[in-house]
This record gives sequence, C-alpha cells and structure tokens, in this order.
Amino acid sequence: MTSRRGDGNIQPQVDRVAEARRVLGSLRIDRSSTAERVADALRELIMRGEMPPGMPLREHQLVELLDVSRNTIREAFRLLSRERLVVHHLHRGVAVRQLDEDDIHDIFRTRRPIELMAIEYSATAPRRSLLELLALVEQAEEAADRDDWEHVATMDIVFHQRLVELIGSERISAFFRIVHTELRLVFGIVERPPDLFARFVPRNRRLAELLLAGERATATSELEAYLDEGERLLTRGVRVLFSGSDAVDS
Amino acid sequence: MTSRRGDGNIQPQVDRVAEARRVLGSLRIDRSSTAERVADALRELIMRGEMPPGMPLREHQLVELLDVSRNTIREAFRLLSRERLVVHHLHRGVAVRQLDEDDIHDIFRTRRPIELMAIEYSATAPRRSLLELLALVEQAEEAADRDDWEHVATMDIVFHQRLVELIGSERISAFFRIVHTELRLVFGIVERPPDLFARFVPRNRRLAELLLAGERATATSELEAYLDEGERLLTRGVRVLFSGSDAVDS
DNA sequence: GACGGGTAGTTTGTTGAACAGTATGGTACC
DNA sequence: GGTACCATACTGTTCAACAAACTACCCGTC
Repeated sequence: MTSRRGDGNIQPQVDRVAEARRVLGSLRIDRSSTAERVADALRELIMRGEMPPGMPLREHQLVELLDVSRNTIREAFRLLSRERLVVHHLHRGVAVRQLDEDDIHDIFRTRRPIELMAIEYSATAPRRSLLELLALVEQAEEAADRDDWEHVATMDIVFHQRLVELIGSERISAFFRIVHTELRLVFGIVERPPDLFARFVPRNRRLAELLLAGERATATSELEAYLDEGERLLTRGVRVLFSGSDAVDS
Repeated sequence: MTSRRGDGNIQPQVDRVAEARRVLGSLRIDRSSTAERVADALRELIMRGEMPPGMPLREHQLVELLDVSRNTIREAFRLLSRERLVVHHLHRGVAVRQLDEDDIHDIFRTRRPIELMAIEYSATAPRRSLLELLALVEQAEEAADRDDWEHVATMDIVFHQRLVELIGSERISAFFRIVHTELRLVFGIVERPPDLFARFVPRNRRLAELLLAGERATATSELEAYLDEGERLLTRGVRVLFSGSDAVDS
C-alpha cells in the first residue's frame, strides 16, 4: 500500500485501480443465466399482478412465448418456487402462489416477534440507520401527496425491511425479503381502497421518531398497533375476495 | 355425514372409510420425483460429512454414479441450494457448502433474537409443549450416558427447534430448520472434543425447567449464556481448521 | 523469473426430440 | 349415481448435441 516510486509519481498503482473502477463502475455486464432472466420476467409479471394467483404456468405455453427450451423454463420454476412465488405439485406443474387467510395470519405471526426484537436492537444501531428510516417515511409522505400509492406501499415494505436489518443478521434479512415479497403478493390481490397504505405512513413516522428518541417501550406498542391494523385490513381484504375460488398450497 | 340406511347397518360408509384408513395407513407410497430422491441421497452424504466442504459436485460424475440423467442431477442441485447445502456459481457448477467464521457469527446472530423472543412466547404456550422440551433434554441425557454424542447433538438441535416453534409461526419454523441444518454442517466439520455437546445438555435442562417455572427473565440470561458459549466453541473449532483452505461462498 | 497470450481439454448452460407415467375430463355402461 | 374405460394434455425423465465459459498448461517475450 506504500508508494515505491519517486515523489513525482505518487501511488500510480492505486491510482490506476481507482481510475479503472471509476470508468468501469458504471457499465454492468449481464452475468446471468437464461433461466434467471426467465425467472426475472415471470417474477415481474407475478408481482405486478398480471398473472392471477392460482393460474397454472404451462411449460409448453412459456416455451413458445419466451422462446427458450423446456428445461430452462423448468429451471426458472425452481428459482421462483425458492422465493415462494409459485407452488409446485408433482405431475401437476406450477401455479402462481395463492395466499389465503391462514397465510396472512402466519406472515404477521412471523413479522411480529422479529420486528419487535428489531426494536430492541435499535438501541445499539448506529444513529445513521435510524435517520435513514425517517428518510424513508418522508419519501412515503411525498408519494402519498401525489397519490402514488404503489410507491407508498413499496416504501412501507422497505421501511420495515430496514427495521429488521437493524438486527444485523444477514440470514434474517434475506428471510424477511421473502416474507415481504409474499406480502407484496397479497397487496396485488387485495381489494383495496386507495388509502389503504396511507394509514400506515403516520404510524411509521411515529415509529421512526420514537426509535430516534430511544423510547423503545412506546415504539413497541406503536409497532404492535401497526401490525394488528395491517393484519386486520389485509385479512378483511382477502376475505371479500375468497367467494368461489379454491386455494393451492404447498 | 348421517346414516341413510336402516338401523341394523349403522354408518356403513364411515365404517368402510375408517377400515380402509386403518389398513392402508401403515403403507406409504413413494410420491417423490427422481430429482428429490437424488437430492435426498446427496443431502445424506453431505450431512454425514462424507463430502468435505468446498468439494465440487460434477454433473457427469454423478450421472454415472447414480445412473440418472444430467437434467435430473441439475434439478437436485437446485433443491439442495435452496437449503443452502451447496453453492452454485455460474459456469462453475456447485460445490458442497463451506461455512466460515463469518457464517457462524451470522448463524448465532440469527439464533439469538429469535430464540430470545421464543422465550417470551413461552408465556402463552401450552404446558404440554414445555414438558416436551424437558423430555428432549432427558433423551439427550440418556444419549450422553451411553456416549452417543451424535444423538446428543441431534437432541440439542431438536430442542432449540421446538423452542422456536413456540412462536407458532410456520415460516419462522421452516426458516430455522434451514439454519439448524447449516449448524449441523458446522458440527460435521469442526474439530470437536467428544464432550463438546455434553456442555450444552445441563444448560438446556435448566432452560426447560425455568420455562416451566415461568421464570423467563432468568431463562433469557441462561439462553444468552448458552448461545455465547456455543458460538465461542464453534468459532474456535473452525478456526483451528482453517489453516490453508479457501472459502467458497454466495 | 514474472507476465501476457495462445491453445487444448473439461465442465457447464441450453436446446430439441423423444417416451413413459400421471392427471383430467368425458362418455358409455350398469 | 356410480364405475369403468378411453382419449387427451401435461409433466417427469432421458439422451444427444453444441455453444460458451472456465481451467490449466505451454510458450515466447521482456
């Protein structure tokens, strides 16, 4: 790390590396397999709600549609089922994941203990992380002002993802990314009033402020209220939806 | 659900169903794909430590060894990578997962908040579940008496799995099964004195007894001591191991 | 001797075709 | 109404082939 040349030429090696990093940093080469890109495309469709839950994904159909081989499609299916976006039944193929009331209950039963514990961990988190939470809330508020509920929903999820990341466990964070993806699936399905997510924004603001103030006991009850309300609203949302459709699971 | 025949022939339908269930209940038909069975076989080998961490799994080699097609092997690889037993690198294939010191640290950073929260949830858990924890400890003690350290390790993991299941979240339970599998991977690698797991047994006993007594504050500190000791011992175990080998990740 | 370049061999990624086995829906029959 | 049979659609699995990427090795150059 020390310069081995004359004074007129300080750290040429490091300079060149830094230069290269600066120039090449922007360009990003696609290093993904076809199966991954197929999975990306399908993920996009599923998350946007273009493919209704329960809809079977036929291999042959996708082969013609995407112009890739059957094996590649099947590999993409495996990737998606790892994220629980589709379910796989032997000899019956895969279908878009369909969450029922029990799933929502379990999702919140998952969020509750972990997010509550994240509040405890906020005690030792760097102040910068807590300020970032507040910044996310402000982004959500701006989005709400211009009626961009899609973005409000995204910010809500990112907020709680960041909250969980305060724990500092890479595994828990990755696990929560999947749980939050499932939650997004529900968002896409649910019959929702446009202000569904608007109700969460002020709660998140209060939560962020309480964490910054170090008032974790109050933050805990605020979070519990948030989760209770969220579960209630979403459960009601899917309940009006499940009138004549059947569930697919595993 | 009601009998539609005469009185001499009460609920013949139900009787026949019950009879059939009794007779057929014992026999279990193999409803798994070839890929799953291949994955099972490989999982067994990996968990038993037969395949050292970092060892590359060549498709062609396994095709000849197991007499299945390459595609099926690849499908099995996907299943295993979902459980994080192998890692997959594009164009480089898969290799047996190799955990380093950071992984162990992260595993315990994962266990700590969730298991601590499980203690809180033990307050509302049925007494039967807590008694089952105690029964598991007794099994471990018996195994320790006959120097069956393999089984002691298993019982330790099952104990903590059951503890986490007190939370009642199917997703958290499934997540922890994977984390515990990773932990087993470490067990298989680590240079361990035979009494490594023996030290955990009395701790687990105390833990179970404290939970039954409802003394959760004390149980919390007991669990923290257990986790601190576990992390310390395992970290030391892998540290003596990593002298000249290289890590594979992602 | 370190470095870069070419080259051959190995391994993976992907395709396409084929066949067997399983689910599904319908129709005829009792 | 229930059962058996049949045709169809789709999945699970195998096999052969080729392109692309990685690895290792040799070789000449500085």
